[in-house]
Amino acid sequence: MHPNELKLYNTLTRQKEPFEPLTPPFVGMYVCGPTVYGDAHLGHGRAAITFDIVLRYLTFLGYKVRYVRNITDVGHLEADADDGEDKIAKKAKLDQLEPMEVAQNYTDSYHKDMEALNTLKPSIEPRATGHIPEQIQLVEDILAEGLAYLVNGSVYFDVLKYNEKKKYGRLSGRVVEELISGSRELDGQSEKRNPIDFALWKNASPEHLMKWNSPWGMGFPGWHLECTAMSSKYLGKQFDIHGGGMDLLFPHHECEIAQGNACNHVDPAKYWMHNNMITINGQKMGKSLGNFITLQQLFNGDHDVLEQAYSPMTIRYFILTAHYRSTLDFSNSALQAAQKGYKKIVNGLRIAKKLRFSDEEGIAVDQEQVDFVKDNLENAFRALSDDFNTAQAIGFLFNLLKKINSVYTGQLKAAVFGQEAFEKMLNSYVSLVEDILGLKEEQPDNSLELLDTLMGLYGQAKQARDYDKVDGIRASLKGIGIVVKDMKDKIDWAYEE
RNA sequence: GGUCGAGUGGCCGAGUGGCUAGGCAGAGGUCUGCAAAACCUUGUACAGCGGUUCGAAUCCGCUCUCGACCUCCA
Repeated sequence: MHPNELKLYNTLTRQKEPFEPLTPPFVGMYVCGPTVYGDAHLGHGRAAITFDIVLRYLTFLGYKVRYVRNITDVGHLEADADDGEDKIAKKAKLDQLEPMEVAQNYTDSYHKDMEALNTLKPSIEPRATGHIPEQIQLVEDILAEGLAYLVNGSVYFDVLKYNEKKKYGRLSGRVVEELISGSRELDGQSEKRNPIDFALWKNASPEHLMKWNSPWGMGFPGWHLECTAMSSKYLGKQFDIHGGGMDLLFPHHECEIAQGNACNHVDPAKYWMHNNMITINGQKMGKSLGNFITLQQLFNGDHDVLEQAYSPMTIRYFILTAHYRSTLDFSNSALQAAQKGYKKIVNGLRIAKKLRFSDEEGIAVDQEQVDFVKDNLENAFRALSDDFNTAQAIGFLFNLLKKINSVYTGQLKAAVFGQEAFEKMLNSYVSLVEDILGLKEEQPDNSLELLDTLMGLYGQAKQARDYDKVDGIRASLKGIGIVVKDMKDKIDWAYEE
């Protein structure tokens, strides 16, 4: 276990708390996954990357993490109660497709995008449609507790009754009375006893495509139920971390807490973590606003607001340069800056992997340099342990990178660090960048052998002072995105920024 | 309207009672056949007005501006 004590911000208590798993070294983490009726956008990327960092860092610290992220393939209810149509079914009709085919399509593309972003796969990725019996059982349990009621084949959670026993609204900081007075009830045709009650099971109309038989007739589960069903099935009635986007805080997560308490008599999760939104021109990027950019569009530059394509690793780096609880504003200039920063980090990765310590006569270890390495490494880990502050950690990483580059170009001798500190710096740099931040080299299809040959020719030409040839090779390499680096006593290449 | 949050230098973005964040862009320099890369130097930043304090960008109050949730949403 790493000496730094991990602290994380718990939305439930609104403060940073020391992380103490319920049953160490095991950690159960549930994160709300995508609703697969559309392409994944930048926001999905942020959520996945945020909790990918949590997973990676917890793993690095020695925890055994079971990471469950669901696929919502049932689709959620439409907003209006008079139109209880399932989104997946609606889209399917438009496309003249089988709902499960739509879900499969978007599940596949989601997986593709997540892989491109280098997020690790969840331990379990359950689907809502695969857990209908579990959800029905939950409804029965809540009914048996007397905290739900049946109307016309639909079952609703009785928030007021629940609130008598256990406060509803603890997570989102809402008060039931205010919720009721503040809720806009539509023309009184609701069958709910109270506007703030939410559906556990919805009666399906005949034309509704996705529906299942239940003790209450043909219908489909309410949209908060699947997470309760699947998290408790795979992680237990109470587990360590529940994650998701801030937009899910209310009502989704609030309802999960109510459902969990109603049937299991315990808060489902000890720590609730929420990543903030991505904004575009200062406004939230989201479905309802229609202003979102899909990950595929980012990767190939195919969108009006995009001046260019941005690679998956650029996106990942961009997301990591902000703290996960801050909003992050999208802009071309920000992405372009991220692209350069990423290249710098990843070129450093190559260098750190091949640099070797070499002692030199007459060069003493400089304690100041040794301390510099130690301090920056400690600070980087401290930042990560402080509620996963990747932005700050990256700052310290750049400080170390300067030293690594200096040694590499011969501007600084490795000997001043002493072998131990030097190798620790290199190893830790690689581990931080690759294992914890999950940043890796792109352009895997470059033929390295050809590159070596060309670099050999380049070196020869340079030695012969045949500068026309030198410039020629340099130009042709630039054509394939490779920049030649001439240094005092060697030559090398790097990916163009 | 209710609840919550945010305003940091040209841009992005950490931080948070006294100690250089960092990246990108700009300027100057070292190196170099020339470049590039790398490195070094370089920024009167913390929305406004009050208050607390030896000291505030950081705490408190007010004002302004912006956003999120309350409805599907990462």
